[in-house]
Amino acid sequence: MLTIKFIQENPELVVEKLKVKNFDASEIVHEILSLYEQKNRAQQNADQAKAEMNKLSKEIGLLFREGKTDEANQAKNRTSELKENIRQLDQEFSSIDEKVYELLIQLPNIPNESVPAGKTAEDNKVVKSGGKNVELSGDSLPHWELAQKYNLIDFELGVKLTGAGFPVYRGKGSRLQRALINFFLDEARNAGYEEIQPPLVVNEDSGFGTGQLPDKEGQMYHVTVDNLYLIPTAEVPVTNIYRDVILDAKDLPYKNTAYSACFRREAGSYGKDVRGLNRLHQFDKVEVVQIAHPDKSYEVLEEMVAHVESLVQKLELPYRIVKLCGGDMSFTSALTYDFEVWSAAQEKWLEVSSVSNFEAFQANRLKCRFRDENNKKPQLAHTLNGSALALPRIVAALLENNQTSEGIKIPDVLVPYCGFEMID
RNA sequence: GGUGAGGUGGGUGAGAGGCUGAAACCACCGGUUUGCUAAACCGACGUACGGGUAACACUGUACCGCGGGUUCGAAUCCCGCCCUCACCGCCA
Repeated sequence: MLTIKFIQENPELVVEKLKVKNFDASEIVHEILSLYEQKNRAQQNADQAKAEMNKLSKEIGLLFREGKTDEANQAKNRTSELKENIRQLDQEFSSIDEKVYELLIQLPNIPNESVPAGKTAEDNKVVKSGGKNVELSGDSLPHWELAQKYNLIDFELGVKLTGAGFPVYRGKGSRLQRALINFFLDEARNAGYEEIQPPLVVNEDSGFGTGQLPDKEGQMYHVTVDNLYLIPTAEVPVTNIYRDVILDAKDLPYKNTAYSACFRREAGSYGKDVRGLNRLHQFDKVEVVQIAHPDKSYEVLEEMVAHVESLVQKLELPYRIVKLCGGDMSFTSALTYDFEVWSAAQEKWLEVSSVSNFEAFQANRLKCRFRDENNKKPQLAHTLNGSALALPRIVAALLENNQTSEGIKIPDVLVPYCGFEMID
């Protein structure tokens, strides 16, 4: 969430910027500011009353110690009214405080100035394209048919074992998955990311820290007996490493990478692009996360984009980088680049990565701060993350784009990881 | 699943109704000393939200796992919850 200080100092800016996200904030901002003033006044009143009470209590203690029991008891009589007063003032304060909070969490992050206005994915801006075009012959197959033909993925079996959206990879399909995971992790490590193996299940605090809770609760699998959630992305456990910490500025940026299975209920998205690997309830992903100094976070974002780009290049996939428009961005993001690869048989662009700078928005919830020599007070760090990369759609594109009459050709970089050159 | 112990500042750990936002030690930071390093010594050393300031200073309140209660006054007493650790049982 945005900090109240920022809103207080830049109310018009907030309203103006959120228009880019098609969010009308004018009323909420107005209300927040007026409640904030009330809150401060209420706090002053309550604090003053408490100060009086504290003073009086100290005096009573002194009187008792000096043996002046009568005077002490007399003073005691004056406390009940004060006490009641404090109760009321406290209640007033916390009810206003709560209201401010309720409003604050409704405000999305303000977009970076370079974010284009727009409503839907149609308005996103392609900032870069790369990779060579793929020419397929007339009898080319979509990846779900290739997967079946070469016995790589058994979707039906997944349905038997679990349900739709939980495919079973087998044989070379399974090995290809493992190869990709190792390749992505090695690449990340070479780019300076520390590898993490996080828990795949997190508690409520963590879900809240990265913003999945409370609003997007329905997107996660919830283990109700223990009140834990299956992670929808490694971002959740990895970023929460930095929850409630004060870092040293000289240690920034922190760079972590993690492979994890990701679990998403995808409630409400049935029937839309769910064929084959396009949308799953469980999939594999390697994530990269950075905790950066606010002055450096956009450099870091570019670095992360470059890293992801190098991956799709090495996999020899046709790709494009898209800067999301305000309407297509997530609630928490200030700037997001999506990576899409061309899936030649489906003749579709598939999103395989989303790289975002959340600035201080997520850090504010997480209470992820740092301290430098110049400032006594800790300040909020910037958090960033990106997929590097999500596997299923990469697999889909690899299968479709590399199909030949002899079989499916594995890209050179993956051959050492796979241990085979062709799927046939 | 059973039994027991315990949650205090960055860490160890004292405190058992008022003089405790919290001893002591360690770590970190600043300084003195030193050819350099180390040691020694001195000093500073939590967070949040207010007030205050150009900014500091200064100052009020809250915070000893979380939430209630008792009391003029709670880290300390009472109740509920959460979590951690140890041992036993089961198990990868």
